[in-house]
Amino acid sequence: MAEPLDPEMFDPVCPSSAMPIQIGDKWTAMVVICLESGPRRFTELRVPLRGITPKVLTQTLRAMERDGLVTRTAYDENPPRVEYELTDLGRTLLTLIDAARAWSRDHLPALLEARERHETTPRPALLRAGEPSRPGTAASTHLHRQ
Amino acid sequence: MAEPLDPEMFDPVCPSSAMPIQIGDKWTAMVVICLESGPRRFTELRVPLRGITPKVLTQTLRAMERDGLVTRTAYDENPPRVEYELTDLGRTLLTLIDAARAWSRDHLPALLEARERHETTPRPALLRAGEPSRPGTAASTHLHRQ
DNA sequence: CCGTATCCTAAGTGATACTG
DNA sequence: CAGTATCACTTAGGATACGG
Repeated sequence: MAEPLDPEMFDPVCPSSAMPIQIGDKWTAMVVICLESGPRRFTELRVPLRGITPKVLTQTLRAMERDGLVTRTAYDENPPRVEYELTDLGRTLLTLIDAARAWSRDHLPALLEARERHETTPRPALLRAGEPSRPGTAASTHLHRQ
Repeated sequence: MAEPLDPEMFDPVCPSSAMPIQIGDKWTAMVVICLESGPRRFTELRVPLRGITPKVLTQTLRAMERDGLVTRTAYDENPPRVEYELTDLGRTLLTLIDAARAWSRDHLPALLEARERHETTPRPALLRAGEPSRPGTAASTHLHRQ
């Protein structure tokens, strides 16, 4: 059918050769989207990220700052004011995130439908060799006999 | 500067409105890439995914099957043979993954450089109001005085 | 306002051994 | 070959309270 797979296809040190890890966590992509329209303050970011605790938001922003995705600017005022802004590097993530959102818009319904179909199906005949193969079902697991 | 952020910007139930979660885990994207060239057997997949344990590969494939991304076909032979193949839905992930890999190729070096610069910097003057602002450093945190 | 400090849970991942 | 069964471990994430 095809050649054998390359054993060194993926970098064992950095699997992000397949997907950049720094946007793989729960919040980073959403923070990038929130900063698309300009610099935002800490509390301002907490509004759309409903439920995020200050600790987790701080963690996320610190990691993004470390990776050169955002800058942090503290104004010496009272009460204090801090603004976060996308760097040029951080802004390059926007096209990638847009692509992901487009995928979700176009294909997530099909995925969720498949998931629901899978849950409602009692059992999809998982390699149980004594049973008939029931080729008419919508199960994603198939049995082939020689 | 900009309008206030929409508090309902993200779906609290499904944050994948920002990034589809099913490719956010460690292995799914790599499995999709491995299956791009055609159906593969369980052991065949373990080769490029160096270090993956059978338990984790099974978990990953079961979840992908549940979500309609792959099909599982068991042949009633001895020794047993099972093949996994991308569905049409799973194949749509390829363009998204390619975009992510292109981003990594183009921008990951800059990110890693920023990270290293951040580690070698002793301390980036974090809002410590008594100290001078040192505007010449490459730190991503800035201090502004009125 | 913008965080830190603790404590905690749940999930993802991994090592090892065993089975149809 | 293609898994399952345990056990252990790490970390992201969250709850709550407090501090400059």
